[in-house]
Amino acid sequence: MSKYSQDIEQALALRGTMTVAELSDLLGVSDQTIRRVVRPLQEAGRLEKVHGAIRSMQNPVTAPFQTRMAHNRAAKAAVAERVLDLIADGESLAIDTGSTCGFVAQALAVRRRLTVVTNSAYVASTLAMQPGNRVFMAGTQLRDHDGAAFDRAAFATIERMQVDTAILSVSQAHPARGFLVGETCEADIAAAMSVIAARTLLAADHSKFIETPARGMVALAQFEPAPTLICDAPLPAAYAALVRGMTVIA
Amino acid sequence: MSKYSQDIEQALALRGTMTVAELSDLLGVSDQTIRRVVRPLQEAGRLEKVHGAIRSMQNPVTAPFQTRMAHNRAAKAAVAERVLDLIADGESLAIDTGSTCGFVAQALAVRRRLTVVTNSAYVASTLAMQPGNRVFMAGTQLRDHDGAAFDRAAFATIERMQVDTAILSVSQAHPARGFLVGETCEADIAAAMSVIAARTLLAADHSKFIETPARGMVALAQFEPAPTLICDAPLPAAYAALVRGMTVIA
DNA sequence: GACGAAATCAACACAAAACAACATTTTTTG
DNA sequence: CAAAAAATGTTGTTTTGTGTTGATTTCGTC
Repeated sequence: MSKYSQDIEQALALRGTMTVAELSDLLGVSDQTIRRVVRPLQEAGRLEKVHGAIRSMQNPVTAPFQTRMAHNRAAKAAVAERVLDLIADGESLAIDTGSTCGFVAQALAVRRRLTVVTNSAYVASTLAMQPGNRVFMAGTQLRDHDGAAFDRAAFATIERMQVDTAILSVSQAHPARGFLVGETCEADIAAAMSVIAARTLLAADHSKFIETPARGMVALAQFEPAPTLICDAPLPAAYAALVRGMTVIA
Repeated sequence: MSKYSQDIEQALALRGTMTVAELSDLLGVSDQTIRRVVRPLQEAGRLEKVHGAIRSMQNPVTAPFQTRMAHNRAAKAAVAERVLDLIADGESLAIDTGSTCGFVAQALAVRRRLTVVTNSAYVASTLAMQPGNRVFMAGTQLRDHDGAAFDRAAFATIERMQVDTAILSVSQAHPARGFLVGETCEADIAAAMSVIAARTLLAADHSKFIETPARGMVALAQFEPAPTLICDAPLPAAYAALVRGMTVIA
């Protein structure tokens, strides 16, 4: 059991088969190390090795949400810890869906007596387990890849409430277009949550600040008052204008 | 149990793996101290240690429920496997709360195109992750220890649907009083799910069939038609009368 | 069946991590 | 307030893991 074995299994479960060279490149170690790590895994029957390729024996489909949770984990965990610092025991929160918010929910397990409204079944399930929390699941029909609801009942539940803080995630940031998410309904939920909250936190790790042109994404509406942006690294200079007026924690 | 152990577990649950150096840096103590704190945690099976890394044993995606599902794990998993055999791809299901149903939900991850209605946020979250499933979360306000909903919206959602199979869990079985659960609201949800289902499965591992007098528990209503009882071991003779007319799989 | 390219394996040198023993500090307790 | 106990840091040693080099095997092609 090496420290790389989990990464290797993860990567293989995703792509089915990979070469030793691809893996050594991915993990930044030599091919020899990959072979040494792979041998015991092969002997344990967890993966299959042929000349030129390593094949996963596991069921090849890992759910997309879990995949996203595993991707860029360190950065998201860092953001989640910074968010945690801003939340006190007893606060009321609105939390949207998105993998970063999944980490935030985990980190919030150390807080007590939280009141939470969320449209993500994962966030709801995570926080409801904590005795003393009050959790409201907004929505009925769940989207299949991440267990989030965007139906009318979701909006109705959110709009009935009033919270201290909304914690929202973004899929990408664009210097000119602002903060973007993949679907219109996600932007609508974000807006609804922001409206009922006294303050809004935007959680975005540094990987969201790449400057590739965003295609087919939806911009979040302007927030009022200006939100607090939480990142795990300093922002590129190109975003200075975008975050003018916002509090930035990085 | 050192004062650092909680911090260490917390940090690891979030990140998955960390090195000793990272932890000593995070907590501001020497690497040797980290090792000393980690050793008992490792022996208790809470962490895994390999050369160069410490790994959290609790799969962070499913950690919270797993701790409460740890009790009688093997038996519940065995029941879940038997339930799985009775469910085909494409079926529609109503699943109630309860730790046995948590295992059933995990087992059902291998099925495809399921339509599921449940009042457990954990079950909803687990099954919604599977692409191709349609999942409905019944209810809004979640109970704090298990993330299950019993409000009016929960009943309304369930009653609007029609499913092939209801999968219900029981807390205890009593030769005379029948199948029991802890709260009236749990019995009500069970009844509502049974009504909308063409057949009803009762999942109960052998530990539910102890003959201690049940105090302050609520009996489930009679099911029509007779349910199928799924257990992981043959039933004690005292229950022969109770299960007369039922299909029993053990 | 021989050839070349790519992949694998084996052995060595080196670096990083883990460990053990001792010194030091902090906390507890009478 | 002092002695004892516990916890932490430091140092040096041992163990483990890693990269490099070069030999060997496998695979596709002619």
